[in-house]
Amino acid sequence: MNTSLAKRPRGRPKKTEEQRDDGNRRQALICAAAQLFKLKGYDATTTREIAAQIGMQPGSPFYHFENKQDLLLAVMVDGMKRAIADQHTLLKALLTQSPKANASIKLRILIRHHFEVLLGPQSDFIPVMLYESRALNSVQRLSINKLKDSYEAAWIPVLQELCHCNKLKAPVGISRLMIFGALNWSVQWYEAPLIKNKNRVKSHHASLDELTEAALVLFL
Amino acid sequence: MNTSLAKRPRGRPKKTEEQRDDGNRRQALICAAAQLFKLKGYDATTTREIAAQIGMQPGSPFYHFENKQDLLLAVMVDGMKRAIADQHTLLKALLTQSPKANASIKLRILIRHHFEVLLGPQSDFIPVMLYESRALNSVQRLSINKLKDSYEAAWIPVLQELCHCNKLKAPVGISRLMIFGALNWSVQWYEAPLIKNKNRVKSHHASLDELTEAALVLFL
DNA sequence: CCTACCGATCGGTAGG
DNA sequence: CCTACCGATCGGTAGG
Repeated sequence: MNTSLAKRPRGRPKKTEEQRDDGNRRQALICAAAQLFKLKGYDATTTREIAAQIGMQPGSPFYHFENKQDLLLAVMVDGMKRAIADQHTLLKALLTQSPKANASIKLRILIRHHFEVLLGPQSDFIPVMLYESRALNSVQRLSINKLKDSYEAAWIPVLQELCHCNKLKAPVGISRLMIFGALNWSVQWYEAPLIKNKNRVKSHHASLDELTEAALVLFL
Repeated sequence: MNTSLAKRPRGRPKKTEEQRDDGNRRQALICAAAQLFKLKGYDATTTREIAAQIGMQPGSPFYHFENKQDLLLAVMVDGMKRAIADQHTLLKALLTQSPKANASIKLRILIRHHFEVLLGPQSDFIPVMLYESRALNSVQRLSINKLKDSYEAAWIPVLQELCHCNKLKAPVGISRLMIFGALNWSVQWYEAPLIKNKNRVKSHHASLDELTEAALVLFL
Protein backbone atom coordinates (compact mmCIF):
# COMPACT_ATOMS: atom_id res chain seq x y z
CA MET A 1 0.00 0.00 0.00
CA ASN A 2 2.17 2.89 1.24
CA THR A 3 5.46 1.79 -0.31
CA SER A 4 6.36 5.36 -1.13
CA LEU A 5 6.31 6.30 2.55
CA ALA A 6 8.69 4.75 5.08
CA LYS A 7 11.35 4.18 2.48
CA ARG A 8 14.29 3.11 4.61
CA PRO A 9 13.53 0.82 7.49
CA ARG A 10 16.42 0.53 9.92
CA GLY A 11 17.60 -3.06 10.19
CA ARG A 12 18.52 -5.66 7.51
CA PRO A 13 17.09 -3.50 4.73
CA LYS A 14 17.67 -5.70 1.70
CA LYS A 15 15.96 -8.85 2.86
CA THR A 16 13.10 -6.93 4.42
CA GLU A 17 12.45 -5.00 1.25
CA GLU A 18 12.50 -8.13 -0.82
CA GLN A 19 10.10 -9.90 1.49
CA ARG A 20 7.75 -6.96 1.61
CA ASP A 21 7.77 -6.59 -2.14
CA ASP A 22 7.00 -10.24 -2.60
CA GLY A 23 4.21 -9.93 -0.12
CA ASN A 24 2.85 -6.89 -1.85
CA ARG A 25 2.75 -8.53 -5.24
CA ARG A 26 1.16 -11.60 -3.76
CA GLN A 27 -1.40 -9.47 -1.95
CA ALA A 28 -2.04 -7.46 -5.10
CA LEU A 29 -2.75 -10.71 -6.92
CA ILE A 30 -5.16 -11.83 -4.23
CA CYS A 31 -7.03 -8.53 -4.27
CA ALA A 32 -7.25 -8.39 -8.04
CA ALA A 33 -8.41 -12.01 -8.10
CA ALA A 34 -11.06 -11.33 -5.45
CA GLN A 35 -12.40 -8.40 -7.42
CA LEU A 36 -12.56 -10.25 -10.73
CA PHE A 37 -13.85 -13.50 -9.23
CA LYS A 38 -16.69 -11.59 -7.64
CA LEU A 39 -17.46 -9.64 -10.79
CA LYS A 40 -17.30 -12.41 -13.38
CA GLY A 41 -17.09 -15.64 -11.43
CA TYR A 42 -14.12 -17.96 -10.99
CA ASP A 43 -14.42 -19.93 -14.21
CA ALA A 44 -15.05 -16.91 -16.39
CA THR A 45 -12.01 -15.10 -14.99
CA THR A 46 -8.68 -15.65 -16.70
CA THR A 47 -5.38 -15.78 -14.87
CA ARG A 48 -4.23 -13.46 -17.64
CA GLU A 49 -6.85 -10.87 -16.69
CA ILE A 50 -5.83 -11.02 -13.07
CA ALA A 51 -2.20 -10.55 -14.02
CA ALA A 52 -2.99 -7.70 -16.42
CA GLN A 53 -5.00 -5.88 -13.76
CA ILE A 54 -1.84 -5.36 -11.70
CA GLY A 55 0.55 -4.99 -14.62
CA MET A 56 1.93 -8.51 -14.55
CA GLN A 57 2.75 -10.75 -17.50
CA PRO A 58 0.46 -13.71 -18.27
CA GLY A 59 2.68 -16.39 -16.72
CA SER A 60 3.70 -14.49 -13.61
CA PRO A 61 0.84 -15.38 -11.26
CA PHE A 62 2.23 -18.92 -11.27
CA TYR A 63 5.35 -17.68 -9.60
CA HIS A 64 3.22 -16.86 -6.56
CA PHE A 65 0.60 -19.63 -6.78
CA GLU A 66 0.91 -23.16 -8.03
CA ASN A 67 -2.37 -22.94 -9.87
CA LYS A 68 -5.56 -20.98 -10.26
CA GLN A 69 -7.39 -22.97 -7.57
CA ASP A 70 -4.76 -22.07 -4.98
CA LEU A 71 -5.26 -18.41 -5.78
CA LEU A 72 -8.99 -18.82 -5.23
CA LEU A 73 -8.35 -20.52 -1.90
CA ALA A 74 -6.03 -17.68 -0.87
CA VAL A 75 -8.80 -15.16 -1.57
CA MET A 76 -11.20 -17.07 0.63
CA VAL A 77 -8.77 -17.73 3.47
CA ASP A 78 -7.61 -14.13 3.53
CA GLY A 79 -11.16 -12.83 3.60
CA MET A 80 -12.34 -15.22 6.27
CA LYS A 81 -9.40 -14.64 8.59
CA ARG A 82 -9.96 -10.92 8.42
CA ALA A 83 -13.70 -11.30 8.95
CA ILE A 84 -13.20 -13.57 11.96
CA ALA A 85 -10.65 -11.23 13.50
CA ASP A 86 -12.87 -8.18 13.03
CA GLN A 87 -15.86 -10.03 14.45
CA HIS A 88 -13.88 -10.91 17.56
CA THR A 89 -12.66 -7.36 17.95
CA LEU A 90 -16.17 -5.96 17.74
CA LEU A 91 -17.60 -8.40 20.27
CA LYS A 92 -14.74 -7.81 22.66
CA ALA A 93 -15.20 -4.07 22.38
CA LEU A 94 -18.90 -4.45 23.14
CA LEU A 95 -18.23 -6.56 26.22
CA THR A 96 -15.72 -3.99 27.45
CA GLN A 97 -18.06 -1.03 27.01
CA SER A 98 -21.26 -2.66 28.23
CA PRO A 99 -20.53 -5.96 29.96
CA LYS A 100 -24.21 -6.72 30.44
CA ALA A 101 -25.17 -6.27 26.79
CA ASN A 102 -28.05 -8.56 25.97
CA ALA A 103 -28.32 -10.95 23.06
CA SER A 104 -30.28 -8.55 20.84
CA ILE A 105 -27.47 -6.04 21.00
CA LYS A 106 -24.93 -8.73 20.23
CA LEU A 107 -26.98 -9.87 17.27
CA ARG A 108 -27.12 -6.32 15.98
CA ILE A 109 -23.33 -6.16 16.07
CA LEU A 110 -23.01 -9.50 14.30
CA ILE A 111 -25.50 -8.64 11.57
CA ARG A 112 -24.13 -5.17 11.02
CA HIS A 113 -20.61 -6.55 10.66
CA HIS A 114 -21.83 -9.30 8.37
CA PHE A 115 -23.39 -6.73 6.05
CA GLU A 116 -20.14 -4.80 6.15
CA VAL A 117 -18.23 -7.88 5.08
CA LEU A 118 -20.71 -8.65 2.32
CA LEU A 119 -21.46 -5.18 0.99
CA GLY A 120 -19.02 -2.67 2.41
CA PRO A 121 -15.94 -1.25 0.71
CA GLN A 122 -13.39 -3.93 -0.22
CA SER A 123 -16.01 -6.60 0.24
CA ASP A 124 -15.07 -8.94 -2.56
CA PHE A 125 -13.53 -11.75 -0.57
CA ILE A 126 -16.46 -13.21 1.34
CA PRO A 127 -18.91 -13.11 -1.57
CA VAL A 128 -16.33 -15.07 -3.54
CA MET A 129 -16.19 -17.60 -0.73
CA LEU A 130 -19.97 -17.83 -0.58
CA TYR A 131 -20.55 -18.21 -4.28
CA GLU A 132 -17.45 -19.92 -5.69
CA SER A 133 -16.69 -22.71 -3.21
CA ARG A 134 -17.77 -25.27 -5.77
CA ALA A 135 -14.54 -24.61 -7.66
CA LEU A 136 -12.39 -25.80 -4.75
CA ASN A 137 -11.19 -29.35 -4.39
CA SER A 138 -12.30 -31.37 -1.39
CA VAL A 139 -9.16 -30.73 0.68
CA GLN A 140 -9.44 -27.00 0.13
CA ARG A 141 -13.12 -27.09 0.94
CA LEU A 142 -12.38 -28.68 4.27
CA SER A 143 -10.02 -25.90 5.24
CA ILE A 144 -12.47 -23.13 4.44
CA ASN A 145 -15.27 -25.01 6.16
CA LYS A 146 -13.21 -24.84 9.32
CA LEU A 147 -13.00 -21.09 8.98
CA LYS A 148 -16.71 -20.87 8.27
CA ASP A 149 -17.45 -22.84 11.43
CA SER A 150 -15.22 -20.55 13.40
CA TYR A 151 -17.05 -17.52 12.03
CA GLU A 152 -20.47 -18.99 12.79
CA ALA A 153 -19.41 -20.12 16.25
CA ALA A 154 -19.86 -16.60 17.56
CA TRP A 155 -23.50 -16.60 16.45
CA ILE A 156 -24.66 -19.80 18.13
CA PRO A 157 -24.72 -18.71 21.78
CA VAL A 158 -26.36 -15.42 20.81
CA LEU A 159 -29.13 -17.18 18.92
CA GLN A 160 -29.56 -19.69 21.76
CA GLU A 161 -30.00 -16.91 24.25
CA LEU A 162 -32.58 -15.25 22.00
CA CYS A 163 -34.37 -18.53 21.64
CA HIS A 164 -34.53 -19.03 25.42
CA CYS A 165 -36.17 -15.68 26.01
CA ASN A 166 -38.60 -16.30 23.13
CA LYS A 167 -37.40 -13.45 20.99
CA LEU A 168 -36.40 -15.86 18.27
CA LYS A 169 -39.37 -17.97 17.34
CA ALA A 170 -37.87 -20.79 15.25
CA PRO A 171 -35.30 -23.31 16.55
CA VAL A 172 -31.69 -22.17 16.58
CA GLY A 173 -30.44 -24.50 13.84
CA ILE A 174 -32.93 -23.59 11.18
CA SER A 175 -33.01 -19.95 12.23
CA ARG A 176 -29.29 -19.68 11.73
CA LEU A 177 -29.55 -21.09 8.22
CA MET A 178 -32.41 -18.82 7.25
CA ILE A 179 -30.87 -15.71 8.76
CA PHE A 180 -27.60 -16.30 6.98
CA GLY A 181 -29.57 -16.88 3.81
CA ALA A 182 -31.42 -13.60 4.15
CA LEU A 183 -28.16 -11.76 4.75
CA ASN A 184 -25.97 -13.56 2.21
CA TRP A 185 -28.54 -13.11 -0.51
CA SER A 186 -28.16 -9.33 -0.21
CA VAL A 187 -25.06 -9.68 -2.36
CA GLN A 188 -27.46 -10.39 -5.24
CA TRP A 189 -29.58 -7.26 -4.94
CA TYR A 190 -27.79 -4.62 -2.89
CA GLU A 191 -26.41 -1.58 -4.61
CA ALA A 192 -23.99 0.52 -2.62
CA PRO A 193 -25.77 3.79 -1.75
CA LEU A 194 -23.10 6.22 -2.95
CA ILE A 195 -22.46 4.74 -6.36
CA LYS A 196 -24.71 6.06 -9.08
CA ASN A 197 -26.51 3.14 -10.65
CA LYS A 198 -25.99 2.69 -14.36
CA ASN A 199 -29.20 0.99 -15.45
CA ARG A 200 -28.43 -1.96 -13.25
CA VAL A 201 -31.02 -4.46 -12.21
CA LYS A 202 -30.15 -4.28 -8.57
CA SER A 203 -32.53 -2.16 -6.63
CA HIS A 204 -31.95 -1.32 -3.02
CA HIS A 205 -29.98 1.62 -1.75
CA ALA A 206 -30.53 1.53 1.98
CA SER A 207 -27.52 2.07 4.20
CA LEU A 208 -26.01 -0.90 5.95
CA ASP A 209 -27.38 0.45 9.23
CA GLU A 210 -30.88 0.53 7.83
CA LEU A 211 -30.51 -2.98 6.48
CA THR A 212 -29.39 -4.15 9.89
CA GLU A 213 -32.41 -2.67 11.63
CA ALA A 214 -34.77 -4.13 9.04
CA ALA A 215 -33.29 -7.57 9.52
CA LEU A 216 -33.59 -7.28 13.30
CA VAL A 217 -37.25 -6.31 13.31
CA LEU A 218 -38.02 -9.03 10.79
CA PHE A 219 -36.39 -11.84 12.73
CA LEU A 220 -36.97 -10.86 16.36
CA MET B 1 -39.93 -40.18 -22.27
CA ASN B 2 -42.22 -43.09 -23.11
CA THR B 3 -41.34 -43.41 -26.77
CA SER B 4 -41.48 -47.21 -26.56
CA LEU B 5 -45.10 -47.11 -25.46
CA ALA B 6 -47.88 -45.65 -27.66
CA LYS B 7 -46.06 -46.58 -30.80
CA ARG B 8 -48.64 -45.80 -33.44
CA PRO B 9 -50.67 -42.64 -32.99
CA ARG B 10 -53.72 -42.51 -35.26
CA GLY B 11 -53.58 -39.41 -37.47
CA ARG B 12 -50.81 -37.99 -39.68
CA PRO B 13 -48.23 -40.26 -38.08
CA LYS B 14 -45.06 -39.17 -39.85
CA LYS B 15 -45.12 -35.47 -39.22
CA THR B 16 -46.34 -35.94 -35.67
CA GLU B 17 -43.55 -38.35 -34.86
CA GLU B 18 -40.95 -36.07 -36.31
CA GLN B 19 -42.22 -33.10 -34.37
CA ARG B 20 -42.46 -35.02 -31.17
CA ASP B 21 -39.00 -36.44 -31.60
CA ASP B 22 -37.56 -33.02 -32.21
CA GLY B 23 -39.31 -31.69 -29.19
CA ASN B 24 -38.17 -34.61 -27.13
CA ARG B 25 -34.54 -34.22 -28.07
CA ARG B 26 -34.71 -30.50 -27.43
CA GLN B 27 -36.36 -31.09 -24.08
CA ALA B 28 -33.82 -33.76 -23.24
CA LEU B 29 -31.07 -31.27 -23.95
CA ILE B 30 -32.68 -28.69 -21.70
CA CYS B 31 -33.10 -31.16 -18.85
CA ALA B 32 -29.57 -32.49 -19.13
CA ALA B 33 -28.26 -28.95 -19.27
CA ALA B 34 -30.26 -27.93 -16.21
CA GLN B 35 -28.91 -30.84 -14.23
CA LEU B 36 -25.29 -30.25 -15.19
CA PHE B 37 -25.47 -26.48 -14.88
CA LYS B 38 -26.79 -26.87 -11.37
CA LEU B 39 -24.21 -29.49 -10.43
CA LYS B 40 -21.09 -27.89 -11.88
CA GLY B 41 -22.06 -24.38 -12.88
CA TYR B 42 -22.53 -22.97 -16.37
CA ASP B 43 -18.93 -22.20 -17.22
CA ALA B 44 -17.59 -25.49 -15.91
CA THR B 45 -20.10 -27.49 -17.92
CA THR B 46 -19.17 -28.48 -21.46
CA THR B 47 -21.64 -28.64 -24.31
CA ARG B 48 -19.98 -31.99 -25.00
CA GLU B 49 -20.94 -33.27 -21.54
CA ILE B 50 -24.52 -32.22 -22.04
CA ALA B 51 -24.63 -33.95 -25.40
CA ALA B 52 -23.00 -37.11 -24.03
CA GLN B 53 -25.49 -37.30 -21.16
CA ILE B 54 -28.29 -37.93 -23.64
CA GLY B 55 -26.24 -39.91 -26.16
CA MET B 56 -25.66 -37.10 -28.62
CA GLN B 57 -22.53 -36.32 -30.55
CA PRO B 58 -20.43 -33.28 -29.54
CA GLY B 59 -21.68 -30.98 -32.27
CA SER B 60 -25.34 -31.90 -32.16
CA PRO B 61 -26.59 -29.52 -29.48
CA PHE B 62 -25.96 -26.73 -31.96
CA TYR B 63 -28.61 -28.14 -34.22
CA HIS B 64 -31.14 -27.26 -31.52
CA PHE B 65 -29.56 -24.13 -30.06
CA GLU B 66 -27.50 -21.43 -31.70
CA ASN B 67 -25.05 -21.36 -28.85
CA LYS B 68 -24.46 -22.37 -25.26
CA GLN B 69 -25.96 -19.17 -23.85
CA ASP B 70 -29.26 -19.82 -25.61
CA LEU B 71 -29.41 -23.25 -24.04
CA LEU B 72 -28.91 -21.67 -20.64
CA LEU B 73 -31.69 -19.20 -21.33
CA ALA B 74 -33.99 -22.05 -22.38
CA VAL B 75 -33.37 -23.79 -19.06
CA MET B 76 -34.30 -20.67 -17.14
CA VAL B 77 -37.36 -19.79 -19.22
CA ASP B 78 -38.70 -23.32 -19.09
CA GLY B 79 -38.25 -23.50 -15.33
CA MET B 80 -39.79 -20.13 -14.67
CA LYS B 81 -42.83 -20.67 -16.88
CA ARG B 82 -43.57 -23.93 -15.13
CA ALA B 83 -43.04 -22.37 -11.71
CA ILE B 84 -45.34 -19.47 -12.50
CA ALA B 85 -48.04 -21.74 -13.88
CA ASP B 86 -47.89 -24.04 -10.84
CA GLN B 87 -48.00 -21.08 -8.50
CA HIS B 88 -51.13 -19.77 -10.19
CA THR B 89 -52.77 -23.18 -10.08
CA LEU B 90 -52.10 -23.54 -6.37
CA LEU B 91 -53.44 -20.10 -5.50
CA LYS B 92 -56.53 -20.60 -7.61
CA ALA B 93 -57.18 -23.96 -5.98
CA LEU B 94 -56.89 -22.33 -2.58
CA LEU B 95 -59.34 -19.59 -3.45
CA THR B 96 -61.78 -22.17 -4.74
CA GLN B 97 -61.63 -24.34 -1.66
CA SER B 98 -61.54 -21.60 0.94
CA PRO B 99 -62.44 -18.25 -0.61
CA LYS B 100 -61.78 -16.38 2.61
CA ALA B 101 -58.29 -17.76 3.18
CA ASN B 102 -56.19 -15.17 4.97
CA ALA B 103 -52.75 -13.93 4.01
CA SER B 104 -50.89 -16.29 6.34
CA ILE B 105 -52.39 -19.27 4.58
CA LYS B 106 -51.53 -17.80 1.19
CA LEU B 107 -47.98 -17.20 2.31
CA ARG B 108 -47.72 -20.81 3.46
CA ILE B 109 -48.77 -21.96 -0.01
CA LEU B 110 -46.29 -19.64 -1.68
CA ILE B 111 -43.39 -20.63 0.55
CA ARG B 112 -44.15 -24.34 0.34
CA HIS B 113 -44.28 -24.17 -3.44
CA HIS B 114 -41.09 -22.14 -3.56
CA PHE B 115 -39.27 -24.80 -1.56
CA GLU B 116 -40.67 -27.39 -3.93
CA VAL B 117 -39.29 -25.53 -6.89
CA LEU B 118 -35.92 -25.07 -5.22
CA LEU B 119 -35.44 -28.43 -3.54
CA GLY B 120 -38.03 -30.89 -4.80
CA PRO B 121 -37.58 -33.58 -7.41
CA GLN B 122 -36.61 -32.17 -10.83
CA SER B 123 -35.66 -28.91 -9.20
CA ASP B 124 -32.62 -27.99 -11.26
CA PHE B 125 -34.09 -25.22 -13.37
CA ILE B 126 -34.77 -22.47 -10.85
CA PRO B 127 -31.50 -22.85 -8.96
CA VAL B 128 -29.74 -22.47 -12.29
CA MET B 129 -31.70 -19.29 -12.89
CA LEU B 130 -30.86 -18.00 -9.42
CA TYR B 131 -27.17 -18.72 -9.53
CA GLU B 132 -26.14 -18.51 -13.20
CA SER B 133 -27.86 -15.37 -14.48
CA ARG B 134 -24.53 -13.63 -14.71
CA ALA B 135 -23.72 -15.75 -17.75
CA LEU B 136 -26.61 -14.29 -19.74
CA ASN B 137 -26.27 -11.29 -22.02
CA SER B 138 -28.23 -8.17 -21.24
CA VAL B 139 -31.09 -8.91 -23.63
CA GLN B 140 -31.55 -12.38 -22.20
CA ARG B 141 -31.38 -11.00 -18.70
CA LEU B 142 -34.22 -8.66 -19.46
CA SER B 143 -36.47 -11.48 -20.58
CA ILE B 144 -35.89 -13.59 -17.47
CA ASN B 145 -36.30 -10.54 -15.26
CA LYS B 146 -39.78 -10.18 -16.67
CA LEU B 147 -40.54 -13.74 -15.66
CA LYS B 148 -39.06 -13.15 -12.23
CA ASP B 149 -41.28 -10.11 -11.76
CA SER B 150 -44.30 -12.12 -12.79
CA TYR B 151 -43.39 -14.80 -10.26
CA GLU B 152 -42.88 -12.30 -7.46
CA ALA B 153 -46.04 -10.40 -8.33
CA ALA B 154 -48.11 -13.01 -6.54
CA TRP B 155 -46.20 -12.38 -3.32
CA ILE B 156 -46.59 -8.61 -3.07
CA PRO B 157 -50.30 -8.35 -2.12
CA VAL B 158 -49.90 -11.19 0.36
CA LEU B 159 -46.99 -9.48 2.07
CA GLN B 160 -48.83 -6.15 2.03
CA GLU B 161 -51.82 -7.69 3.74
CA LEU B 162 -49.56 -9.25 6.38
CA CYS B 163 -47.90 -5.92 6.88
CA HIS B 164 -51.23 -4.14 7.41
CA CYS B 165 -52.34 -6.49 10.15
CA ASN B 166 -48.90 -6.24 11.79
CA LYS B 167 -47.97 -9.87 11.32
CA LEU B 168 -45.00 -8.90 9.19
CA LYS B 169 -42.85 -6.49 11.12
CA ALA B 170 -40.50 -5.06 8.50
CA PRO B 171 -41.62 -3.06 5.43
CA VAL B 172 -42.82 -5.08 2.45
CA GLY B 173 -39.95 -4.24 0.12
CA ILE B 174 -37.12 -5.27 2.38
CA SER B 175 -39.07 -8.17 3.82
CA ARG B 176 -39.57 -9.61 0.38
CA LEU B 177 -35.88 -9.46 -0.36
CA MET B 178 -34.89 -11.04 2.94
CA ILE B 179 -37.52 -13.76 2.77
CA PHE B 180 -36.49 -14.71 -0.74
CA GLY B 181 -32.92 -14.72 0.46
CA ALA B 182 -33.69 -17.05 3.33
CA LEU B 183 -35.52 -19.42 1.00
CA ASN B 184 -33.20 -19.25 -1.99
CA TRP B 185 -30.17 -19.87 0.16
CA SER B 186 -31.56 -23.26 1.12
CA VAL B 187 -30.21 -24.54 -2.19
CA GLN B 188 -26.77 -24.21 -0.59
CA TRP B 189 -27.39 -26.34 2.48
CA TYR B 190 -30.46 -28.51 1.99
CA GLU B 191 -30.02 -32.20 1.46
CA ALA B 192 -33.05 -34.10 0.20
CA PRO B 193 -34.31 -36.29 3.06
CA LEU B 194 -34.52 -39.59 1.20
CA ILE B 195 -31.13 -39.56 -0.43
CA LYS B 196 -28.38 -41.08 1.68
CA ASN B 197 -25.68 -38.49 2.15
CA LYS B 198 -22.24 -39.46 0.95
CA ASN B 199 -19.97 -37.46 3.24
CA ARG B 200 -21.39 -34.25 1.90
CA VAL B 201 -21.02 -30.94 3.64
CA LYS B 202 -24.67 -30.09 3.44
CA SER B 203 -26.50 -30.70 6.62
CA HIS B 204 -30.23 -30.36 6.90
CA HIS B 205 -32.72 -33.15 6.26
CA ALA B 206 -36.03 -31.65 7.30
CA SER B 207 -38.97 -32.22 4.99
CA LEU B 208 -40.15 -29.36 2.83
CA ASP B 209 -43.24 -29.09 5.03
CA GLU B 210 -41.10 -28.69 8.12
CA LEU B 211 -38.97 -26.09 6.39
CA THR B 212 -42.10 -24.19 5.43
CA GLU B 213 -43.41 -24.11 8.99
CA ALA B 214 -40.03 -23.03 10.32
CA ALA B 215 -39.88 -20.17 7.85
CA LEU B 216 -43.39 -19.07 8.76
CA VAL B 217 -42.79 -18.94 12.50
CA LEU B 218 -39.52 -17.14 11.95
CA PHE B 219 -40.94 -14.39 9.76
CA LEU B 220 -44.44 -13.88 11.16
C1' DC C 1 9.10 -11.91 -12.32
C1' DC C 2 9.46 -11.86 -17.87
C1' DT C 3 9.82 -14.33 -22.50
C1' DA C 4 8.37 -17.67 -25.28
C1' DC C 5 5.89 -21.45 -25.72
C1' DC C 6 3.00 -25.91 -25.44
C1' DG C 7 -0.81 -29.18 -24.95
C1' DA C 8 -5.42 -29.58 -24.20
C1' DT C 9 -9.90 -28.19 -24.44
C1' DC C 10 -13.81 -26.07 -26.02
C1' DG C 11 -17.50 -23.55 -28.53
C1' DG C 12 -18.91 -23.70 -32.82
C1' DT C 13 -19.22 -24.87 -38.12
C1' DA C 14 -19.49 -27.15 -42.88
C1' DG C 15 -21.36 -30.51 -45.32
C1' DG C 16 -23.94 -34.22 -45.67
C1' DC D 1 -28.53 -35.27 -36.14
C1' DC D 2 -23.48 -37.26 -37.23
C1' DT D 3 -18.59 -36.70 -39.06
C1' DA D 4 -14.72 -34.25 -39.23
C1' DC D 5 -12.67 -30.31 -38.26
C1' DC D 6 -11.01 -25.39 -37.00
C1' DG D 7 -9.66 -21.25 -34.52
C1' DA D 8 -9.12 -19.35 -30.28
C1' DT D 9 -8.24 -19.44 -25.65
C1' DC D 10 -6.38 -20.81 -21.50
C1' DG D 11 -3.87 -22.92 -17.60
C1' DG D 12 0.50 -23.86 -16.93
C1' DT D 13 5.84 -24.50 -17.78
C1' DA D 14 10.97 -23.98 -18.97
C1' DG D 15 14.62 -21.27 -18.73
C1' DG D 16 16.58 -17.29 -17.60
